Amino acid sequence: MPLPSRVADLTSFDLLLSVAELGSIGRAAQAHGMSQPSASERLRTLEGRVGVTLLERTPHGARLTTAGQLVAGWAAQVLARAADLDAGITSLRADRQSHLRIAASLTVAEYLLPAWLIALRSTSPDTATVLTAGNSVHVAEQVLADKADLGFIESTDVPAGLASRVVAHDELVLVVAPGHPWARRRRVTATRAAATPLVSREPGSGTRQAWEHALAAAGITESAGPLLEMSSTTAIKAAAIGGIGPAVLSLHTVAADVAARTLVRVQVGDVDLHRALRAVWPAGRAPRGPAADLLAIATR
Amino acid sequence: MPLPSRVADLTSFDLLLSVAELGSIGRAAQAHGMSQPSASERLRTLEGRVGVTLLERTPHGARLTTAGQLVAGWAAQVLARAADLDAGITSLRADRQSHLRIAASLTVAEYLLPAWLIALRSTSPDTATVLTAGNSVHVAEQVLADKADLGFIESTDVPAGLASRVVAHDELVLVVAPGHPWARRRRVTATRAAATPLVSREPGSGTRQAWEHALAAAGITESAGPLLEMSSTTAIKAAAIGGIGPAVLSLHTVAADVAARTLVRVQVGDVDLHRALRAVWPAGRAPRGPAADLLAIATR
DNA sequence: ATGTGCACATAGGCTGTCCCTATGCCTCTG
DNA sequence: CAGAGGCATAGGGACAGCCTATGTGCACAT
Repeated sequence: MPLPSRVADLTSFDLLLSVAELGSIGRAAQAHGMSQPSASERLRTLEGRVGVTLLERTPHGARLTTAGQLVAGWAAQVLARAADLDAGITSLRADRQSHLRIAASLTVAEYLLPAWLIALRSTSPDTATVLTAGNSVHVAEQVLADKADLGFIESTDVPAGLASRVVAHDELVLVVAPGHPWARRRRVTATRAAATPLVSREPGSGTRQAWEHALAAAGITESAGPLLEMSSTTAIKAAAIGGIGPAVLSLHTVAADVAARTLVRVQVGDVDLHRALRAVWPAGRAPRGPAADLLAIATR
Repeated sequence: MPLPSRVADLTSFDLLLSVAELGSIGRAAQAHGMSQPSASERLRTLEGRVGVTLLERTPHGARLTTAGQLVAGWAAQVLARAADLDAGITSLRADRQSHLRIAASLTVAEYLLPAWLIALRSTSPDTATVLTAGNSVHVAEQVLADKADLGFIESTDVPAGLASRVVAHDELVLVVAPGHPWARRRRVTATRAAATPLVSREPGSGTRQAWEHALAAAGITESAGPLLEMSSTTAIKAAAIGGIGPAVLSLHTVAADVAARTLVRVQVGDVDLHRALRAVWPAGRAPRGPAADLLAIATR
């Protein structure tokens, strides 16, 4: 999907949410550090783009119409994910002193960490965090070398010298475009899946290793080479959606596409594609301070 | 939260995703209908805002760095919700001929319909839809009067003259700010909850009716008046987060806040707060055409 | 009744952002 | 060695967005 369109500017939607909260355009403007006329005009043009009246304006304030409540609800979802993105970005910048250094695999960092970071900020607002992403081996090295206070990995084995706790689970899924022959049957044998060239990540990646590992555990040693190797999950998804071929990806990655029917999930018979996501720290040295807080948040 | 900040402009992130998919800044620019220098500059300023190098530029194209993959992953989540918002907005505008008229309660319209609409678009792209939101009684009227082809309601009883199918479930939850006394125990008796003034919707709302209905079903007839009545879910959430008092809301509404620890869920003993969400249509007249497609999508 | 306060709308002017065309530099390939 | 493909830089122009000042309407208090 190359282009979204009228939803690109989140500021106006955020302003709409503030109006809903505060009950008046003027107060919402104040909360956003802008003048009342600016807010008024912004909301007016927003209504123009949406094509529906969102606010009921009275001399005593402004309230959402029914359509406005719908739009506000949808916008709140977008803004919540934007807050995740912002939290993630904050933890990526290394420009301030770090009190909490996190090393995480891509899957954990993408799907779980942002919410944890927001939760951590609500318990201890002043904790600056630095996030480093890498594969599981890299994470283990960082933790062992005391370059990270807490690590998150997705390997089945816990590297030597580390203690761990399972914090979540992940699952690899095989997906195809809706037009693909496998999309109708929704099931293939492991042997057949292994014999079919896939769109896949590069050899070193955790996802690819996990796939090969799972096939090996099911007794399948022969497997076809990749149909196409790409370095980013996004590119692989786009290739699969475009019908280039089947792909294996993390369930989290494709959940939205499966729900929207742009990709179809295909069961792979008799192969265990689950894997645990674990927090790790140096054996015998339990996390303290903010690292302990984060661990508590991650384990619910 | 009045202000998000550096994530307000989704265009740049969308552009980043396109670079990941297409492997080059120039092609991404083309996909977005802009010139290559514009895209180049946009991405450069994006990197400036993020504070981290996101792209590895080579004379053969551009690839995401590790940090870039993380940011792209988070951004994809935001854009997926933005696509939901856009789909919802499209269905709200009544400016084109409608082939499929939907009437839905707010809860269904907010949390389930956008994904269904996107799925519907992938199966039958040319179906124009019109969405009307209202309470369950209103939805029933629309369907019975043949002003809507398909309705979605959240009441426990199916109105006379309508056939129905359960498509999902909802749950009311009691939430308080983390500093509230109930936040520690995480459980209150139904009697106590009923005796406590709550931040709540206006009397006619489905959520408020469902709450009172559930208390009555548990044998509790006495209940305190509301602490504060507000017309929008957003305002109620803000009041609860601000510590004004406990609030009762749909689980979907507060899931993100509970995950982020800005609100704490409190169990209410011995009260059944579940309710089914149902698709409805005129009895004896099964949905056909796009309405049947949508029903199939909604029921998985 | 009438004045005052609060809220939203309109007008006019300015600043800044964003985009486009043209051009240059680099690397790989034939 | 030349050409193609890719990204960066320079300069100029258009439009969007914001601010201050002012106008209008309603409710409540005096």
